[in-house]
Amino acid sequence: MDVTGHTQGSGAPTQPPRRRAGVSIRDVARAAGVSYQTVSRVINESPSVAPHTRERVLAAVERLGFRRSATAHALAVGQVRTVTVLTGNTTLYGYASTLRGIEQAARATGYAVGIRVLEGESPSDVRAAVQHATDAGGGVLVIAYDRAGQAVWEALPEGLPAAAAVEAPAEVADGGARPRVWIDDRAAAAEATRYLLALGHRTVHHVAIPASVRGGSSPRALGWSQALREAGAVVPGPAGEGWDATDGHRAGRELARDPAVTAVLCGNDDLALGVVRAMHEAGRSVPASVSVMGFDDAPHAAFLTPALSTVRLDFAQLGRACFHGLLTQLAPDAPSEEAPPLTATLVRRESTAPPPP
Amino acid sequence: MDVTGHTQGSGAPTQPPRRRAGVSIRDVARAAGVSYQTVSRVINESPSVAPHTRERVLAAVERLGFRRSATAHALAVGQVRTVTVLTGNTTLYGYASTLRGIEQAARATGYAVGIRVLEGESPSDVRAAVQHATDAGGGVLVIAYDRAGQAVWEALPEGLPAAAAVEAPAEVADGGARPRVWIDDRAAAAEATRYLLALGHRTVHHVAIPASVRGGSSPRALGWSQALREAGAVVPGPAGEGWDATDGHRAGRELARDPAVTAVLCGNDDLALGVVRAMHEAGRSVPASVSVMGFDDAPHAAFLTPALSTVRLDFAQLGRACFHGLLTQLAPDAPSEEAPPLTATLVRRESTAPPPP
DNA sequence: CTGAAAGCGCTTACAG
DNA sequence: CTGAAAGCGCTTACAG
Repeated sequence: MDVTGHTQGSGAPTQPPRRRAGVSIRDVARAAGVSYQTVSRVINESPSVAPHTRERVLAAVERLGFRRSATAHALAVGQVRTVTVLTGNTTLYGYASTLRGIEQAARATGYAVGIRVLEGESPSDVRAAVQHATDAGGGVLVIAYDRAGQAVWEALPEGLPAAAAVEAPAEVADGGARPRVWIDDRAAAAEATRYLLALGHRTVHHVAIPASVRGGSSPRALGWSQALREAGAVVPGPAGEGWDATDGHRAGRELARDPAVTAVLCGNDDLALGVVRAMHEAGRSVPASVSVMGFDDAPHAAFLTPALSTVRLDFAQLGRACFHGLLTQLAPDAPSEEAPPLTATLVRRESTAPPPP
Repeated sequence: MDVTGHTQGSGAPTQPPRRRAGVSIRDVARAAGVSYQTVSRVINESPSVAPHTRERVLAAVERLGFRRSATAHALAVGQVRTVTVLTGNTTLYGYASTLRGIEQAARATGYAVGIRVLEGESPSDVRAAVQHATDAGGGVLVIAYDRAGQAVWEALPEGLPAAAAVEAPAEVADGGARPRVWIDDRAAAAEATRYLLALGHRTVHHVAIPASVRGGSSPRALGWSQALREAGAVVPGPAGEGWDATDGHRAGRELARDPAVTAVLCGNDDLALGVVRAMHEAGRSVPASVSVMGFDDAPHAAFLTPALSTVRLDFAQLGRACFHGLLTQLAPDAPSEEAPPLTATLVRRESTAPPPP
């Protein structure tokens, strides 16, 4: 079947208006019988305007449907109420949820949000992204869960208001000039690993998400190996890495071959989905023969069969916190939100169980 | 387990620069020994500039690191190279993919993209969204897959350059003033229904996504019932509706009770996920006892067990087409893309089979 | 409390 | 080919 779609309209292209049809501050002034400066005062809620005058102006504003030009305002004050988010991805669960949190917080605060996805991590890609963000004029938010994000975060020019959602704090303190927010993935992964160990598994294998620093390991992988070491269990070699179910499936195929593998902790739920599928194809049942655990608690995790045990992360909250980190720079006197703690919660469902006898 | 997260930085809030630190057109002019108008010509690639002059200016631009202020430019020309997308959701597969397509196309064309999610469909919500979009200054793109989207699409003021990705063309021709793009969901759903019927099912049940028009049916539901009618099969009553797995699960629980139900076509893959899960819980195996089919072919569909039969829709392409529909209004002389056809493809996997004997 | 002036950084006719 | 002037729509001191 191949059903084709459609495009309609644009028959008579609406004339691209050279000038905004809008009514300006001067039109309002004329209508209200005052100078346009007074109009400016009124719309900026200056206290020094006679009540009577204010009302006349407001009435004119209403009647004429005046809307202040955001760009003229921005040019005059030298700042725009905009944040632009730089991210390597918009559809993976963690990224999409963080973005959602940012957008929510921004909207609630009256900020517009721009979005730009990163093409890669090459110097020219990074330069283009930084330039775009700078051009936009407002603050910058980077979702730095991967190398591309990390690269632009580091390349941001000094003085540019910015904040980031990161995988983990940099190993080396970087002066802490700019706000960064994160969830303690590492501790969460260690906890998940301990949970699996407590179930009776001799060790736990790990399919990782790529690290955001070249040559490093993801904090989740770090927490996993650390927990293993602390428990005196052997730390298996890497079992593949990636972001999506296809990557998980590939890793799972390898893992399925080794009967010694009885538990695998995945760097995210999509990876886990692929691993579970591979196990199924190899005739190894989950959790009877192998336990598989995810990370993130994406919306579908609870509905899989077996329902996926995982670690729930509140990315939307992380996104909101990130926005507020930026807001303190953009508007130092804005009421700063009391940030709720960013928590990670172990969710036990059906995909994990004691190892086969 | 409750691992808390962190916020760091912002110790010494970088002084919010009242004025852009940047170098202006006049700085460049001074450095190059020309008037600033000439600089303007050079950066706008005006043909009437002496080669020698151009080079001097370009050198100064380079040396000083000049970047033209987007907002000043916008104010002067009365237009910004920005599109803002209005959408009711950013995380559901269809929406997120459409958004991705839009962003890609916009980035490739040098347009910035703003995003604003719709709070609801009440008059005040609609007004706020429209106002925001208007304020932004550029063109508007609405993802009108739901009622909120449809409502703002209809509320857009005349003269505002806009385009939409819709579920289906309006029943009534609306003059076709503005470009709209869509995939023929209805035909695709009919095809899927016929496929199920051809497998031997006496009829097919349907768990729908909400219609984008009040009191109407989604095109997918329309295609389904039409195919049933044409085949002379009975058209079952509604089996619930919604967007996500939770909704699908609820509908699936009802459906599972009725032994006459042997095939269910879902309005999207998340719904199907929930239905499959409900069937599993009720002890009805898929596809031996019931066939269930999704819609969209989201990334996880292929990795479920059983792998989900579905209809693949190219939302990213739809998003790109939508952007180009807007572009023809924003920049009438831009090279208009040859739009590849928007196709829907039936994907047969493991969740569908002939009915039990 | 309110007006007149200057400026934000750029573009667009208009002269020359 | 290049400069001087005016303007985009608003804000910000400065007078009064």
